Amino acid sequence: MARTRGITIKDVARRAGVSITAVSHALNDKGTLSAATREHIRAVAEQMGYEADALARGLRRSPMGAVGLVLRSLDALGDYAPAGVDVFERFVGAAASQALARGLSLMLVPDLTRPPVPPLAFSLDGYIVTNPHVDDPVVARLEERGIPYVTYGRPPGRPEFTHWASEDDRASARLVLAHLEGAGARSVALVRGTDPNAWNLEHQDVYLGWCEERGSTPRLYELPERAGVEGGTALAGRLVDDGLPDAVFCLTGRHAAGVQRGLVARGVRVPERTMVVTGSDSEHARNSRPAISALELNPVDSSAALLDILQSLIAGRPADAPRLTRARFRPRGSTRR
Amino acid sequence: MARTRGITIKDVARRAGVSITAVSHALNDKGTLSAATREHIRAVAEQMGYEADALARGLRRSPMGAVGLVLRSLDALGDYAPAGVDVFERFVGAAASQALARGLSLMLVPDLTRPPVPPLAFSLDGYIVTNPHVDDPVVARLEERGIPYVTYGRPPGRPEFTHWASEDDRASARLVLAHLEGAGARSVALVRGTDPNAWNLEHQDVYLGWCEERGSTPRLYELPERAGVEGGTALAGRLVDDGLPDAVFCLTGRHAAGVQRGLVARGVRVPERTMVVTGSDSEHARNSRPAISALELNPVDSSAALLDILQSLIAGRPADAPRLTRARFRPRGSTRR
DNA sequence: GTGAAAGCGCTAACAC
DNA sequence: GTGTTAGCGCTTTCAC
Repeated sequence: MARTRGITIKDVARRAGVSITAVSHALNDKGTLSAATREHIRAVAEQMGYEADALARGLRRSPMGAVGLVLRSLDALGDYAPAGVDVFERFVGAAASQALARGLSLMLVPDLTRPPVPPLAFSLDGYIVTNPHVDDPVVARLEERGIPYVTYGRPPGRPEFTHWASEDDRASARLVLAHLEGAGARSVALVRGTDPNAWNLEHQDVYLGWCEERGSTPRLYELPERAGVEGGTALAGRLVDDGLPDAVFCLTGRHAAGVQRGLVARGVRVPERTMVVTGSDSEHARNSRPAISALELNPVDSSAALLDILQSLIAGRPADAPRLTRARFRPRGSTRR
Repeated sequence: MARTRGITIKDVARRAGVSITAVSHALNDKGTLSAATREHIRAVAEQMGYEADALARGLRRSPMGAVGLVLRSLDALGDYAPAGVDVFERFVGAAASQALARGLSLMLVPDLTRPPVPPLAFSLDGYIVTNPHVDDPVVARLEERGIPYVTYGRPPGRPEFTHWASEDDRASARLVLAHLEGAGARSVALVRGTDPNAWNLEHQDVYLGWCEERGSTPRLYELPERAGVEGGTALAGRLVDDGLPDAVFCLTGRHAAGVQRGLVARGVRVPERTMVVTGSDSEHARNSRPAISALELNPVDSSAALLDILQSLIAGRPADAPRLTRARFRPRGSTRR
C-alpha cells in the first residue's frame, strides 16, 4: 500500500506550459497574471484533478483548514468516553457538523500539555477549548504559540478575555432555582464538581446570591466529577444526616442520578419530600425513576458561535464576542409536585 | 496574535554544537551516532522543549500521528447532526477516545469526493470509513492515493477486502428474530434503509433466509434513511393495508419510532397485536411509549478493533482482520408479552 | 562517527 | 505580466 503522491504544482505548471509561480498565483488569486493565463491554468489544474498539498502549504504558514478541539473536562476525567455522559459527544458531534458546514475539519486533540503532544497540534489554524479551568495550561500553551483559540465557557479568572461562548450559566442557574422555588422549595442544596471552571463557579455564585437574598443558609457540597453515580449515592447519606433540603441541585447528571438513588434508597420520597434537578442532562437523568429534571445544553448554537468567533480571529477580524446561548430547562418527574 | 514559531531543529543543533543531521538522527534513532552524542543531543533538545514540526516532517512522508474519520451514512444524509440519532455521536466519541488512548489524534472529515476537500485530508496517516456502500467513491479515492483505511462495516461487494470490523450483523439479526419468534411472532416484516451498505444488506440477507426456512413470505420494505420518523409513520399505513404482521423489525431507530407511532395511531396495540423492534438504539427508541426493544451497537469495542487494524496497516504489519464485535439486545416494552 | 547538501511541494520576494 | 529563486523545517543520501 505504497502511498502514491498526488499531482504536484510542478506537473500542472509543465502541462500548462507556465512556471510554478504562475500556477500558485492563478490558484490563489495572488500576483498579477492576465485573466487569460489565470483561466487557462485553472482549467488545466481542474482537469488534472490537482489539489494543493496542505502540508507544503502549511510549511509556509498558510491556513490548514482545520481547527482543533480540546475537551478539558475529559482530560481532567482521564476518560474520553465516560458511560452515559453524552454532553461531550453531543458537543463533538455538533462542533464537527458546524465546522464541516464552514468548510473546516475538526481535529480532536488530547491534552496539549502532556507528552506525547500530537504532532499536528501546533499546526492547526485555531482551537476550541472546552471548559478551561483557572490558569489552564493548555490555554497558556496556545497563548505562548500565538495560536488563536476560543473557549466554551468563560476562562475563570480572566475578565479581560472575551473570546468565549457558552450557554448563559447564570441565567440557567436562576431558571432552575426559580423553578424549584415555584414548586415550593425553600431550602436548596447545591452539589457542584471540583474542577475550577466557569460552569461550576458561576452556578455556585448565583446559588450563593440566591440564598443570601432569601436569608437561607447555603448548603454547598463539592463532589469530584469523576466520583460519578456512586459518589452521588454516597453523598445522599450526608444530605440526610445534615437534614434534608427541599431540593438538591446537582450540576452533573451522574451526581444527580446517584443522589436521587441514594435518597430513594433511604426512604426519601422524590419529588414529594425532596426534589432533584441537574444542570446537565444525560442518559442517567432521563432514565432515573422518576426522571430527573434537567438543563439541556445547546451544543449546536454554542459551537456555531464559537466557530464564528474563531473564524474571525483566524482571519484577523474583530470578533463579536463573547456570545451567550440559551440552555433549555426540561422539567420532569423529579420536580413535579 | 502573531504566530510564533517554535524551536527548530536548527536551534537545537546550534545549541548542542552539532549538525542538523546529527539532531535528526539522534531524535529518530537513525544513523550511526555515538551513544554519547546521541544522549547529549537528546538532553539539549528536551531541555529546550523542542518538538519536531509535523508539517515539515510530513512533507517527507513520515507519519502525522492523526487518522481521519469519514461518516458515510451522514454524508448520505447531508446532515452531520441529525436530532436524536446518537449512534454516530457515540461512535465519534468512542473512536476519539480510543484514538487518543493510542496517542493518535482523530480528524473528522466530510465526504472526500465532494469539493472543497479539506486540505489535510490526504496527509493523514490513515482512515476509518464508516458504513461504506457499494462502490463507495471515498474508498476508491483512498485506494487511489494508497492511503491505508479500515471500514466500520464490511464494504459490500468486496469479498477480498478484510480490513474491516463491526458488530456481527448476521448474529444480531438472528438474535432479534429469535427473540421475536420466542415471543410468538410468526410473520415478521423487515424495514430497511436504502443505502446499499453492509448493515442493510446483511440484515436483509439473514431475514430472507429466516423466512425461507420457515416457509413464511418475506415482507420487505425499503425506506430512505432520511425519511426519519415521519417516513416510518407513513409506512405504518402500508403495513396495516398489507395485513398486519406479528412484528416489525426496523433497522433504523427513527423508522421504528415512526412505525410504532403510526400503528398505535391506527389503533394497533403494541406489543399485544404487533411487536416493534429496531436494529439501532436511539433516543427515539428509548423515549417511545412503549419503549422500543433495540440492538445496542458496540462503538467502543468496534472502534478499538478498527484502530488496531489501522495501526497495523500504517506500520506495514499484517493485520488481524476482520474483527467482529457483539451488539447487545435490549428488550423493552414493545416486545414484552 | 559526522555533516554538507539535496530535496519534499509550496509561497513570496524580486528580477526581468 | 511572467519567471527565477530563496527558503519553510525536516529527512536522507552520500561524502568525508
